[in-house]
Amino acid sequence: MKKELSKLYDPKEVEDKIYKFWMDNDCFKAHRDPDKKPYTIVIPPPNITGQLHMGHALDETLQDILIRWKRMSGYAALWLPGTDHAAIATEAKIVAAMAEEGLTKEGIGREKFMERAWAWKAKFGGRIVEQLKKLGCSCDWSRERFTMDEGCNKAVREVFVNLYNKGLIYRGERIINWCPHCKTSISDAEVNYEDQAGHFWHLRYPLSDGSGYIELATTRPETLLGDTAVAVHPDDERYKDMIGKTVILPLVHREIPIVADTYVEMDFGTGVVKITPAHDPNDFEVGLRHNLPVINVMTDDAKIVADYPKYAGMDRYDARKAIVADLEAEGALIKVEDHAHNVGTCYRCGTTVEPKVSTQWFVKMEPLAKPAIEAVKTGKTKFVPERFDKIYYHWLENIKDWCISRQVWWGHQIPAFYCDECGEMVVTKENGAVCPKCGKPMRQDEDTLDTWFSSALWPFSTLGWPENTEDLKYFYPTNTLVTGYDIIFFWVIRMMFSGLEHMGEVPFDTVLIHGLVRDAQGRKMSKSLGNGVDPLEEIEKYGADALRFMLATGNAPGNDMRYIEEKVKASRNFANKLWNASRFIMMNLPDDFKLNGIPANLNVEDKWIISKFNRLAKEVNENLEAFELGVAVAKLYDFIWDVYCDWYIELTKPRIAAGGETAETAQAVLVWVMQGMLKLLHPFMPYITEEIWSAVSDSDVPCILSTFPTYDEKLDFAAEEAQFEKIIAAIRGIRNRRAEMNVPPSKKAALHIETAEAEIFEQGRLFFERLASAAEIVIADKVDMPDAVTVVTDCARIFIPMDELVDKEKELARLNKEKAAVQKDIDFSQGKLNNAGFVAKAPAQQVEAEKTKLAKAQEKMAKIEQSIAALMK
RNA sequence: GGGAGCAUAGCUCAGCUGGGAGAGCAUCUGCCUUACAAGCAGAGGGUCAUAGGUUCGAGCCCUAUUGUUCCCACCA
Repeated sequence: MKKELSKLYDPKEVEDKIYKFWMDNDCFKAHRDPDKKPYTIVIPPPNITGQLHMGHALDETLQDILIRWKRMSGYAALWLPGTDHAAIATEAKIVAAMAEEGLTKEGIGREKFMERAWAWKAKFGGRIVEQLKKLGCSCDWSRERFTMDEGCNKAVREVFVNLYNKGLIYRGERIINWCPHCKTSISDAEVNYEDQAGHFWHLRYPLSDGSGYIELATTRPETLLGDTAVAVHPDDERYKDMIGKTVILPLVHREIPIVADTYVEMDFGTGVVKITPAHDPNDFEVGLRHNLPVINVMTDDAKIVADYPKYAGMDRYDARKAIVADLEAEGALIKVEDHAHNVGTCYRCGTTVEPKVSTQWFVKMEPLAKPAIEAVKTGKTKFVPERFDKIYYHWLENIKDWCISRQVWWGHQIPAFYCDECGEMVVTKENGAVCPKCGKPMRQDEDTLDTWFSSALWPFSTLGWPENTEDLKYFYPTNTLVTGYDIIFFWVIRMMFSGLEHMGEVPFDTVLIHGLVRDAQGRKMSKSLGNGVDPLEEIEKYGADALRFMLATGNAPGNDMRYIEEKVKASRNFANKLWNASRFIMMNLPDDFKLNGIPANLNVEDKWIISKFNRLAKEVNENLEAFELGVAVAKLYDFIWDVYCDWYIELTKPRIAAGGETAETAQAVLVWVMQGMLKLLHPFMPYITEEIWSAVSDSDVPCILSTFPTYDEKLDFAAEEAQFEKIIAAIRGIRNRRAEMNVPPSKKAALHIETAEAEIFEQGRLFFERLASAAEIVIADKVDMPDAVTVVTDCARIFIPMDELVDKEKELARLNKEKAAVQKDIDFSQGKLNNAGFVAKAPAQQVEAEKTKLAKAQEKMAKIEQSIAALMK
């Protein structure tokens, strides 16, 4: 077991080797074991175009912690991985790459384009998977899926046809969000609104009867070309007489009516709104109510259509300038004001979206939303933290129909077929449909589906649905979905209603929401700011374990966190600490060492650490159960560093040096606790724990498949814990005194311990020598050394004769200071116990604890007073 | 306009069902003590944003206020 190990842990030497070991031994593979309970996480599939960023690193780390913990806790744990085809984003990249070759997608045609797209996928789709592996993700790669693979395509068509047949998918002409840059429709969720500085143009529309004009204001004068009415509020006294009259549209000189509609707010602007049904969602609604014609004035790339020769082909913003100039020339422009307004932009490319009337496919949302709301209300699925259910409800309760058709080629083509002969339409799962009326081959809809349409099916399509596979039966519903709060609308909601609709069950019982990883200044990491931190670079520098540990530490569910390199360094240092602890153990273990459980003849300090470890195991499980990963990881850090390394290892040194039985016991306990710590820490730091495990365990079972420690009543040694804490308190007191007096550890001094609990302090002899620089140790029930430095604890007075260092005045002052501090404690406890309300209403346990505290403080006070009296003599 | 989060040590953040405020980093002091200087032993540093309230007891629960961040929403 002995080997030479470097003083510094080198993740690079370990990580790839360990990952390969896990893969070679099939450690990630989930087996449907009827004797086990399933625990399933489906990965939020990263885009094939993407590179691993910090957001992924956080998301995957949390999932890997959970899945490793459950796997070690005896569950059939499946973490199902895969990637997303990211329709618009991927298509944009492919188009851009083709442009460099001077090609366009229209130029090469759909078939050739798809070939290129699949080639692209083959080339880059694997990149992100390799990056996930670097992080240490224990995904079941044998079950890896892709949102556009055959199975997913089957599921998509099944769902489309089902919903269509139920009337929940329909095709129709609506006003939708159009991105003139991506040249496709996008859904409401894909529009980002941002405040932009704009203008308010006040215009004059003359009444056709020559009786004057009506004044209105607009932020988009160029849409005037498509105005088909002017609206006022029905109750507005100013315009009551004008309702029903007509005005002459400036520039176009078309006659359009003045209509009354409650949509108009009397107090805003002039109380008059120009109505352009083709280019504004509200105007579209008004148009429907008043039967107004819809006049489209823009092309797919937001240029003015040919119907207006003067502006035809002009970009919408150029047209705005030209039209404003012409309005001014015609005397229709009254004034221009500055005006900040909210503009919708494409989430992908940032281009201002153009509301546009267009024939698209929609999912009827209301009937689907209801059960999804119900499922969270009844607790079938819960959000962690809970507050996110409000966002969920709000979105679903105000949901509009979901526009699912996209005018891109990379995606699931809509399974609708048209007959060019008779106009018949058929929606079917089958390819190559033939017209049921005229028997002619039909043409498939050119459009593809929103990426999120296939992602919505991910929790069951990946398990084999629509086939009723063994995996589906065993692993569905999944358990925990881990994602950022920014994805709730896009994905969580859609998985919820899809799972309920097609499987009849919620897709997961818990949604664990995390925040964003921001930069050190708290800014969002973004390409444009160039402030993104590359997780792979950080792994290269500090190791995957350090990065993971940092992401899990100090991060509460749902809260954003900052990426601060110092924090990763601290985690790296922690890994190194653990590494050196294991080095210490191995350097001191006999070659033929074999652990046979916990030895029988334990010292008080052995019971102390075992008992503390036992409680740690209990708490870590409780914290993980409650998704308090940050709390769990902090407790592990404290135990490993402070309890195990700083105390217990130091305590074993004199015992190992002494040899014999005490050394053997110490060695066994060292190894036993180390193994337990490695198991508890493994979900957070998988690589280093596995590496050390291979050295300190002679088990055939790797750490990843070992059993996660849980609370064991037999290992609860409360009495010994309390006893040993007394020794620790004494050692701390002595160290304190020496530090205050700047006595170096090399200068040893005698200790005279006055205590009524000699048997406890007897057990600490070795430790006082080693950890408190003691020369000789005298334990007695009475010590009289007025010239010594004194350390007082609640159960002992410790005298350190250091004549040349003792200054009676200082000593007295110090004791008086300490006296005051203890008096404060006594007052506090007495105050509490004298409070009738506290004694009557506080839990008995609490009152008891307070009494014990008071007694201890009083004992300590007595000892301090005794020492002061002796000094005063 | 509606909703939510955050405000705790110089900095970054924890604080689980209310029981005398914690960590890491930074600062100061002393140590190369044979696992680790990426370390060890100590120290200083907080009116838990403000004002009320509930309670025997509030960083935590309630109300209001201030600052700040975010989400949603059709004001032309």
